[in-house]
Amino acid sequence: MAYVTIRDVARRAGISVSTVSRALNETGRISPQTKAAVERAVEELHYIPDSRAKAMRSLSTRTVGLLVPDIRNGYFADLAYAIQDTLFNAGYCTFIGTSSESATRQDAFITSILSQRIDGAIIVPQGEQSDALRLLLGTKLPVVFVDRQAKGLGGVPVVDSNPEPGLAAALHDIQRRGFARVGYVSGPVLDSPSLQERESVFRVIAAGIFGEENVFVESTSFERASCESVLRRMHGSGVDALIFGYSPDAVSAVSLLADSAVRIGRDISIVSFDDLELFRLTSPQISVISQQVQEIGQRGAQLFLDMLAGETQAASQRVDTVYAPRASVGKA
Amino acid sequence: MAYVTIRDVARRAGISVSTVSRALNETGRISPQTKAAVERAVEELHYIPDSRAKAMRSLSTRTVGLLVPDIRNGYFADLAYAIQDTLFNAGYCTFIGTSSESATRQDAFITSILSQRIDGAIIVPQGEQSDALRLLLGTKLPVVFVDRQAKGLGGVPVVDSNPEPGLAAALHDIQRRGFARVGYVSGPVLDSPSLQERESVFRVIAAGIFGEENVFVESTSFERASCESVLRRMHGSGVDALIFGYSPDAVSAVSLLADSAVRIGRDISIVSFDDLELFRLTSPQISVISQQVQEIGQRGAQLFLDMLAGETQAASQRVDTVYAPRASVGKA
DNA sequence: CTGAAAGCGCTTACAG
DNA sequence: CTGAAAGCGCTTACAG
Repeated sequence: MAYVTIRDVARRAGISVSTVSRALNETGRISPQTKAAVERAVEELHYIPDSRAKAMRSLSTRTVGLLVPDIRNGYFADLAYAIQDTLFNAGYCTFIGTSSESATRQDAFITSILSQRIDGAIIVPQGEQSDALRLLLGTKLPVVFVDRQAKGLGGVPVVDSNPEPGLAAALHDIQRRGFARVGYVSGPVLDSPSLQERESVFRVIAAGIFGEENVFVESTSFERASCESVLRRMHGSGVDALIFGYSPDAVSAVSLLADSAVRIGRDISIVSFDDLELFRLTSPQISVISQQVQEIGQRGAQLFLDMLAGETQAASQRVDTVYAPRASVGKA
Repeated sequence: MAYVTIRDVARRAGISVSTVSRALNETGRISPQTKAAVERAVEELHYIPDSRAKAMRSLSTRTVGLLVPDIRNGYFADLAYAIQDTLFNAGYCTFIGTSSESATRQDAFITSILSQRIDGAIIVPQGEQSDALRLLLGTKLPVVFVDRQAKGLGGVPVVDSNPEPGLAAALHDIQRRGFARVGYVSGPVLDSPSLQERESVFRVIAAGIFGEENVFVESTSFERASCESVLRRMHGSGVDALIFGYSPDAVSAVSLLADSAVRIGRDISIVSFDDLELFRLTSPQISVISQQVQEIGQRGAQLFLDMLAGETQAASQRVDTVYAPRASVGKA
């Protein structure tokens, strides 16, 4: 209400609107005095250009949409932070939305930002059957997927993490410490390509090292009880070194174990994906396979900016996972 | 690029642009056939109205700015989530920005969203000497502060938490368990009104219960080492029940103590502000004074929406803190 | 019930 | 170097 407009500035500076526009955007030549007058008027009036009006003529709104499943999850909070920060430093405002792992909410958010005429979007995709996502992709606006890809949407560049290096390092560490069998807890979310890839990469590497008969894989549902029974079954199979593909499961396991007689790092060895703060605060600290989420966020945002700038045909990137051994892995 | 416009819809439906606009906004009367034709055209063309163009005529852009210090902090992530969610359900898109506790970044973000012609903003304020904040307030747009107030900016409604009930309950619990002296670790951020209030409320209540001579207060700097020396000094003063006003300090303390011989809940009793997930996962679990951040977020957003709707002169609200006793508080 | 016209705050050819 | 005019995609009186 009562925003000051370019017309007010023009009036104050005693010149035309078009000249003010040119002075502000430093397009074309303007005399020093004019420029000075404009600057003074802008200063005095606290003029802030209306970027929406600007956008109507000149395309770019300098806004981008960012969709993550849930910022309350520390991993996505870190990711969102890195992206938002990179974008802001490049002069873009970011609309944030959360999908709560639901395609419906994803669609609602995408439709909203489309109506805001975003310059593009960075998305952690939810499933493949999303109308709005299709629509977004149809606009030819720059879009990049981060953290995971969406099946069937192959044309979109994605920045995600490569589970292989971290998993290999963890498994070799486990072997070196004398363990003969190894288990993998794969988490509940079965339609996440990233989670699926982790599991299959685990199977391949682990079988190579320990032999197929010494490799155990179990999945959990969302309840804590299911995590408990998985732990019990693993133990029953004589597995005392476990890798968690889905960090919330590891969190549950750590808290379950804290109340039991089983001591982590002695009776059972544990490695989890995701370098959560929490894993550095427990006693013993939990070994992790870090996805380097900040790196993923920055690279994703940078890739997006490159696409915006029209540079090259953007290519997907993978960030190597890194294994950080800590006291939660003991000796067999 | 190549967005479909209302003109395309009009052409397709074989009617005028103004009629399409009316049909879409359900303003004025339109014949059923016309309406049907419009709907069909919208469907076929995948028309999404340009809310910026819309905003140029009708004021509201249906966007709001949200500024928090850092979403990587679990507390602010929860807060941002609650706000974003409430706003989205009311049909608003939210621009998110992080200030990293810096007034400069706060100003940059506010200027950006102002240029996006937001309908208003919800802010966790940083200090009082912010030009852009002044400017924002000067526009008369609805603004609400959440989590804390800003000194000198009294006119803005704020939704924050009331430390009193939680602190009182915690202190009574500590007394009931036989402790004779109590300590308070106040955190490093001295210009946060909320933190200051916590400390002073603590002093008053604690002095009332234990007597002034049995009440100890220390502050920390950001380093871990400072937390360690505070713990040592407290111990030296014979204090074995501690309340942390700033949860990151409590996190440091928990991890420091995990590596020492001092056992939480036996040798030392601990209560921390903020109901972080982490505090439920340690062993023993840490007693907390919860700020009910989700409630703060929802109420803040609701208050904002009320202001937007022009209802009444909005009044500040306080959400009571709640004490959750857990095993980290033992017996004297 | 519907259409033509003006205007929101800008930018950008087009003249001068 | 500067100004008048058109137009970006909408909405909203104003006529009919």
